[in-house]
Amino acid sequence: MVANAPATSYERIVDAAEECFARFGVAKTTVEDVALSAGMSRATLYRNFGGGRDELILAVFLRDVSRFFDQITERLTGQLDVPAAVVDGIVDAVVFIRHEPRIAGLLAPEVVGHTQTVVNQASERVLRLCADRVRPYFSLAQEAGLLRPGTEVEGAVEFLFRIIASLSLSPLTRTDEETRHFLRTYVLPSLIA
Amino acid sequence: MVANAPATSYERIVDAAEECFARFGVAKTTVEDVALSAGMSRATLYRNFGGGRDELILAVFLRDVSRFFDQITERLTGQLDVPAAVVDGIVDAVVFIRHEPRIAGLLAPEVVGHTQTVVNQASERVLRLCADRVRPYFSLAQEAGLLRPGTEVEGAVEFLFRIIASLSLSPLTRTDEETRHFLRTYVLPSLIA
DNA sequence: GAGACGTGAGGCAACATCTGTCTCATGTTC
DNA sequence: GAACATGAGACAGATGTTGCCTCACGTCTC
Repeated sequence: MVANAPATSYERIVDAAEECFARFGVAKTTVEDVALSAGMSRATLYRNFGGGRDELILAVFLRDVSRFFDQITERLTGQLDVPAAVVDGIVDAVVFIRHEPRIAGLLAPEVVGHTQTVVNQASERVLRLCADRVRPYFSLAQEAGLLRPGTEVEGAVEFLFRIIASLSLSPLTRTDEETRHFLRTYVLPSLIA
Repeated sequence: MVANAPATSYERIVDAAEECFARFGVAKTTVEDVALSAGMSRATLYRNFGGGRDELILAVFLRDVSRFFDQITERLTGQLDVPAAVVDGIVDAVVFIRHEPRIAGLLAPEVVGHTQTVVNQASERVLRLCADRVRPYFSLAQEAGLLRPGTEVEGAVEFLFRIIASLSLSPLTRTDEETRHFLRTYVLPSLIA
């Protein structure tokens, strides 16, 4: 990602970390676990993967987010109704997070304690990734005059990120339709012209 | 089991420990995890359950062994052919252990490191439990003159325990029939008249 | 109310584990 | 041989865990 190492080693390490997080949970996974699972020594892991444990957590998180964008991009291709696309995207994100306990674990503070800090401390990087993925579509909609004047990708992404995180972790379990109504009523007006 | 506490608390704690071992693995389970899972504080767990962590591991292990005896007792009821019953019992035990990774984890040294010591240090207690469960049937067979003179429950159980542990952990994967042949040829003669 | 009781919170010292970084010996690959 | 990647292992410092303790709080019974 950041030219951290040859792609092969890097991928292997992130795969191993993902596997360990799924098996032991983030809180119980040690760097040694990941190294063993990647078939290398701890020393080699640190050499090939600067940043250590926190970076490991973040890398898995970011890759999962990236996967979500691959998925949603495919699903929303051809959707010309921008408000509908936004609503669908948010609902999909919530469903995605709910179905991937790994991500939920990385977002929920009470579950893993310290870990929330890791993702929070790097929230700029998370947002940057999201903004980069959203930007092309955002620009198109903007040029078509579909967005409220003054909105920018970074701000819009942060806004949506907070909504999504809140909806994912909130104990208020609504039906998808109720969520959509909530989104159309309270979220869309800030974004759509 | 050893009048450690009122049965309700004791059971609840052992249940919680079993659940944690299944979820995190023995090595990654802390006393706090077990306490939380049992819905009590760590202090209360220690009060209701003398012996601490090691005793917790052992209790889960012993209860699993006990469950196996319940199962095998039911399965072998009415089996009058003693050699066949012994062979069936051993094969069942091996299958049982292979299907309950919890037990295998408690026996295999390389998997859990320290834990093996726990079960090993208390091997007399494990053997005593097994001997107590086997004794009635052993006595019947002995009175019927079916056993080799000089054999005793404790020794026989230890012998079988070692065979079972070895078969369970050994990388030599045989078919059940090959195992049976091995048992009939090399194990039964020491026990049966 | 007074006392007995079980509990959770939290302190505590001893110990174990984990992290991140080192160095060194041993292969591999040119 | 030289450059390189790797594993083993040492290391200090941080963090977590264990087993025990005391204390305050609530809930019973008398």
